[in-house]
Formats: sequence, structure tokens, C-alpha cells
Amino acid sequence: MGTITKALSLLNHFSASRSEIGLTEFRNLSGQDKATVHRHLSELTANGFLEQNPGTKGYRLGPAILRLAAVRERLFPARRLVAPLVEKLAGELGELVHVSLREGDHLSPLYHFDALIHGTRVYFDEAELLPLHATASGLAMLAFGPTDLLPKLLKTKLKPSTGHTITDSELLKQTVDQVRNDGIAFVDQGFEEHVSSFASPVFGDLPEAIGTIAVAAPSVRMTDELKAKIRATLPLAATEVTEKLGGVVPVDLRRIWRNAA
Amino acid sequence: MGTITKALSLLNHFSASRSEIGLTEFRNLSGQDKATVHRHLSELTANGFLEQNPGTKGYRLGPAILRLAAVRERLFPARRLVAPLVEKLAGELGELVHVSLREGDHLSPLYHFDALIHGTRVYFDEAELLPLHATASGLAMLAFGPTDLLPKLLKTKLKPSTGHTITDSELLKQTVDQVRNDGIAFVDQGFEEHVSSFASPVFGDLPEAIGTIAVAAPSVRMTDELKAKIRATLPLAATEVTEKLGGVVPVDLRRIWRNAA
DNA sequence: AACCGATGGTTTGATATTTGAACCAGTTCG
DNA sequence: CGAACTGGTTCAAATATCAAACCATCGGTT
Repeated sequence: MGTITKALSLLNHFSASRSEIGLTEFRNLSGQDKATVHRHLSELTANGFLEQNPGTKGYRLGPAILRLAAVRERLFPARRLVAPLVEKLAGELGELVHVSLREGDHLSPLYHFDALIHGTRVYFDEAELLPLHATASGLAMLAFGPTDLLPKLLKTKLKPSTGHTITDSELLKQTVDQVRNDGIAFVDQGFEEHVSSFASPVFGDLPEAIGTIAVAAPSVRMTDELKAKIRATLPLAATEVTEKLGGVVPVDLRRIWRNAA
Repeated sequence: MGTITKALSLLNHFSASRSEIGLTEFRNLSGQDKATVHRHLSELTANGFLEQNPGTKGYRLGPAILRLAAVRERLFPARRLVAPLVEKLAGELGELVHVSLREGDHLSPLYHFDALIHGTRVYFDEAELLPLHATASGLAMLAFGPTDLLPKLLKTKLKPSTGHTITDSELLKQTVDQVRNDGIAFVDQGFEEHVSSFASPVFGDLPEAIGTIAVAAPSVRMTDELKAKIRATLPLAATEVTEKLGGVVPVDLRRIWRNAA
């Protein structure tokens, strides 16, 4: 792992529930040497990617990130473009919908919305990277994303998130093949207990998925009726998101989706 | 310059007018070796801070930045908090107002708003880092920010942005002293030709400026009347922004502002 | 087709930086 | 006091960097 990757990985330890992290905590989370972590934190701070709370000495995400995010959204306003589509689908289904983009061998949440019409709801952390083998989104990405994604992933050990996570290489291959045939992925409690989700791929201008759109609901609410409704609407939403992002759905997948409808 | 700084500095070459940058262009902009730049770009891409356009091979800002920005805004919604104050002041004055936060030895734009009531207007690039010695915001930061900021800056060569930029150490020291007495900074065409601006510091919980609020207008519109109006309103706005961000204005500066009013 | 001048990307081996175990210093708590 | 935490710093050994040369590919020109 290169220096830059080590440093940037430190930033991934922030989450909705952990906004400020100290040196020792970073060392524990990253497993790196303390001196190294410290130099990395200093350098990230000097560049505005972190800022240090003068009182607690803890580190927080810094202003540089906001500045760069503003630039990206201005040039390629993906968040703004997909937001209405996500909200519309979430409203129709009454469940949590999220769009994520591939970030290396994970998926990075871009936008999510929950209609909040039910008492129980699925918790979704925008800061958390989604693993490819444990989530419906991940399976959709493995099936329709870059072809070297699955082989690379199979070289690593598949870490279970729950007792239901697929950790067997052969089973993962078969499941991905099935997703490729169906044009939609379904996972029950693979990432979080008691949560089921569906996902379909979203494309850029190449016939290679750049992200996914997914619906997640508590498993108890995932009835045959809701499943049918999701299967009927999700491919359409994926097509709309793809078009909003200036991409095209590959013809063979378009055919699969049409036949399913 | 450390590896991480070199890599992160690459990201600063993006701007509103330059959304996609190729390897050779990065090499020219950064002055670094091509092989090094390429390795850095690859590593940034692998971590989602950049993404590569498969067609042109150029690099763009990646999804990781959005993800982290969402986390930061959720934990410390500075942008959302200051936006209404910036817009209110911009409306009252009819000119461009911006709030920036310190990012190492520069200022990083956090939010800006232009009432757009005049035909000519000041161009403001959210992606661009503001130098401390050339802008009103910078002088306010030098006067009220960390005490080691000015000495450190004086050790480097002061690069002129226009013919009016202060590049003399002695003059800069005097000017900063004056800003410290006035509680407000004024610069005429120090950063952009034909643009004048005022700035006051904004504080966190320590008696040390963390950022600034500034008004910029075409020099021809900067009449005595407008100047008086800005001097009367900017300190109040700076106080409001400080309070929104959960900080306090140091008592001695509060006295200066009160006496001026 | 052959050529040119760009581009992105890779390799090599001497050189410089990063690394990590141990070390230092300040707090907090019994 | 001393133990157990913090955050932060030092100096041989591992790793990254640099410069220059190289390869492949693209789009236009002769």
C-alpha cells in the first residue's frame, strides 16, 4: 500500500457517528505505526483535508474537502441531477432509495432518501463505503461493472458483514452470473441484519456500470408484493438515472429489462 | 514537500474552467516528474479522489470527495449555517459577499453569493485558493489568525497577483498592523484588477480567526458611500457568522467594532 | 502508406524520503 | 508516587522518487 493510499484511508474512518478522531484512535483503526499516522495527519491538516480541534487535539474533516466538492458538483452535478429521481422512487415505494458510485473496490454513496412513512426504517450512513460482495448494489456492480472487478475481489478474503454474507468464491460467482441474467440484484441481510435490498446498475457513456441504484427495506416488510413493485420500477429508475448522468444502458441489458416488465 | 502534499496539491489544479486534466498537463502545472505524477494520479484514482475519463484519459475529481463533504457538512454544517447570512448581506449591499476558511497558508472559499443587481460583476472561483498577502480576507486573517502566520509568510517570496499586490515585507507588516487596529481590511486591486474588497475576521471558540467574511466590488463602484455602508455592516455580519459557527469574537476586537460604529 | 508530434504510460538504477521501534513529555487516576 | 493513558519526536533500514530513456497509440500531414 502506497503512502498516499495510507494517508487517504485515514479519512475513511470518519462516519456519522465518529466526527473527531485522535492520534491513538487513528492508530488503532488503521493499524499503522503511530509516527507514520502522525506525519500523515499533519500533512493532511496542512493541506486542509483535516483540521485539528485545538482543545481536544482531535482531528476533523477540513475545509479543502468542501471546496473540492463544490468544484465537482459544479462541473458534474451528479448529486443534484439524481436527487429528484431518488426522491420520486422513494416516494413511490415508501422505502429507502440510494444511488452509489464505484470508488475503487467499494461503492460510495452519492445520494439517498427515505420517504419515512414507516415506523421502522433502514439506517444509512453516507460516510460508509459499501463492500461489493455483501450488498445488492455491490452484486449489481460486479455483474455489470469493469470485468476485472470480480476476479480481483476473489483474490482477497471475503469478509462477512453478517451471518448471511456470501463468503464463498464459487457461490459469489454463481450469484453474480444470475444477477447478470436478471438485470437486478437481490440480497437478504447480506450487509445489515434484518435488511433486504434490490439494486440495478447505472451506466456512463461506456457499456460498463459506474454505479447503482438500490432500494432497501426491513426484511419483514419485503413482501412478495413489494418485491414485485420494486422489480417493476427499479430498472426504469436505473435507466432514468443513467440518462441524467449522460450515459446509455447497454442494449442487451435494456432487452433483459424490457422482457422482465 | 512530502509525498502526500504533492499528491493533494494535484487536486488544487482543478478549477471552474479546468474540469479535466491529463497527465502531461498535470506535469506542466505541478512541475513534478511525469512518472511520479502518474503514480500519484493512479493512487488518487484508486481511492476515489479522482476518476479517469475512459475516452480522453483525462482525470476528474472523484466521488470520494462528495462522500467526505457530505460527512463534514452533516457533522459541522458550516456552509448551510452561513449561507443565509451571506445572502442577506449580499442583498443589502448589492455586491458579492464570500466567507472563507483558513486552509494552511491560504484561504478556502466556503460559500459566496452575488446579488447580481449590477451589469458588471466580480468573478469568483470557488475552486481557487486565496493568497494571504494579496486579498482583504488574507490581511484580516494575518491580523487576527494564528500569530505565526505572518512570520512564516514573510520567510517566503510574496508573489504579486497584480501590479497593486503588496510584495514588500515591511509594508505588509504595517498594513497588517493597521488592519489589527481597524478590525477591518481593505484592499484595492491587490488580487484581481479593478476589484476592491473589504474583509473582517470570523472566529471559532479560540481567540484566533478561523476564517473571514468579505465584500468585493468593481473598484469603480466602490464609492465613499458604499465604503461607509460596508464598514457599518461587515463587523456585524462577521459577529453573526462567528456566532453561527459556535465561536466568540474576542473582547478587544468587539470593542474596536463597537467604537467604529 | 509512411511520417510527425503529440499524448498516456512504463522501466531502470542512483538518490532521497518514508518508515517504525523506541523514546520523550504531559495528564489523569488510584 | 507510579501506572496507564495521551500526543508527539528521533534515527538506521525499507521504500519512494527522480531523470532519462523507452513503448504504444492517436490524429493529422505529406
